[in-house]
Amino acid sequence: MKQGGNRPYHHGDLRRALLDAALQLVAERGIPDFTLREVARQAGVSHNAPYNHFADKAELVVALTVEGFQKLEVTLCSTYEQTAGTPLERTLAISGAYLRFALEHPAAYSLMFRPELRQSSHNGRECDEAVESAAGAAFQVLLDGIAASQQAGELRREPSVKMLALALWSTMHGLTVLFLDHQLDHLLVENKAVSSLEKTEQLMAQVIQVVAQGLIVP
Amino acid sequence: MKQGGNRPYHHGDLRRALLDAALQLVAERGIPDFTLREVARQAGVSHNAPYNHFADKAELVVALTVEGFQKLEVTLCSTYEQTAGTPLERTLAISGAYLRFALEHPAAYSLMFRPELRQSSHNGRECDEAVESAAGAAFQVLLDGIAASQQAGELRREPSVKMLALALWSTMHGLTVLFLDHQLDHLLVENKAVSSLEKTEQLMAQVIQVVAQGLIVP
DNA sequence: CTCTCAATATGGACACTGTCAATATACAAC
DNA sequence: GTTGTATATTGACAGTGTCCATATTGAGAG
Repeated sequence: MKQGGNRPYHHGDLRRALLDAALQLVAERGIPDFTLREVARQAGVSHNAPYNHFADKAELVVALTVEGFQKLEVTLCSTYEQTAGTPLERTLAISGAYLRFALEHPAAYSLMFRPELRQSSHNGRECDEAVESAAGAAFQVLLDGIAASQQAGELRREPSVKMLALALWSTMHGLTVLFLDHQLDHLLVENKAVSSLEKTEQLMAQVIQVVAQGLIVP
Repeated sequence: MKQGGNRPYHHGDLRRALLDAALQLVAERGIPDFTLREVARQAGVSHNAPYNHFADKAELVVALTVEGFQKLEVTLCSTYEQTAGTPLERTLAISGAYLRFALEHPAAYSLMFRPELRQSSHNGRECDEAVESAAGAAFQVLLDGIAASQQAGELRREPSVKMLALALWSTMHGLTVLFLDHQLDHLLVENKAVSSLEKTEQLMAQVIQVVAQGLIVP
């Protein structure tokens, strides 16, 4: 045992290093340059070393996806718990946290919703189930928030909890994807006095507000 | 001139054939198997023939993306024009048409929102502009519908037209992506008596309704 | 401490990809 | 018909994901 800790073998937690390197690679050079060999290079190992920790490139993506949803769930949970106010206010805070998470971890978020990168002949159904489970757990936080808001009489009861949550999640996800794909850049360039991030947060808040209050005139 | 028509050269409109083959390939075998060489194979030409019509694999994707947005615009426009009712009803009809378009052309829709597939060292800014222009034209249909609905007093005036349109578009896009990524399958399996497509349309309509009326209790 | 074994890492190989260069073909206009 | 140009083919190269055989390492048994 060298280098103070729990490094199990030659490299020391190579699996962790590969995951980090992959995420950083996507963040810095984009998905097309996200190559298993390049990941190995970044981690300072041979091009075949990753195969001792992942059966597949797809399996690495699965691991990153699961981790991403888990971190998202933690973020949403702690936001909900640490926010004061009515259930509705806390639920809307969750929405903000969701969007902020995506903007702060664009690489992870992109991978999380790129299912074609995790489909392969190697990994069976268990991988899909792991992803689905992690994603479901994150979604559950939103469901709980909405259910509580309904209970408190702040949200409509008519469409089911699931439906309300789906509408809100769709909006957040859609806004996020559109933003990450730079499809909304033209909405943000005007008024350069305000910082881009600040402007983005403003935009997000407004969109959430619209969905909360509805499009139709009251 | 052989084979009755306007086939200009050896193969006859190979460009068109490549675009069609690419779309069909994505539809049948998914994005990972969407390979320039395979596209050429499907079209019955050598692996380098495509380079006479596209500088790049990315440029082929750009062409497909532009075509996709143009078809989307046509669909939205004709839906708006052929729908009877108030401006709001026609605008909501647009939303339905948008989602139906995505479900009917999932391959095209997927490619349209995969910017990493069209970024390359070859294609300059002109490609981005072509995509942005085509996407903008489609978005404009939604903007117009919302503006008309505002004018008719059916929609709120407070957030700008752009903001309302963004909220609606985000919701539609998010719902679409979540659906295409099979992230919503668990919501559709229950009650197998109803067909999946029917169930999906129902779901879409409900989500649109939620966004229109708002989450908050009136 | 030595030995052994399984976990881990390496190097070489293969089929495949995107792309380039050189070459061959076929149409259109003169 | 000849020529020029747009189109298609062939061959090559670097890079990729993945398999195989091999080498190295660390931990526990004796």
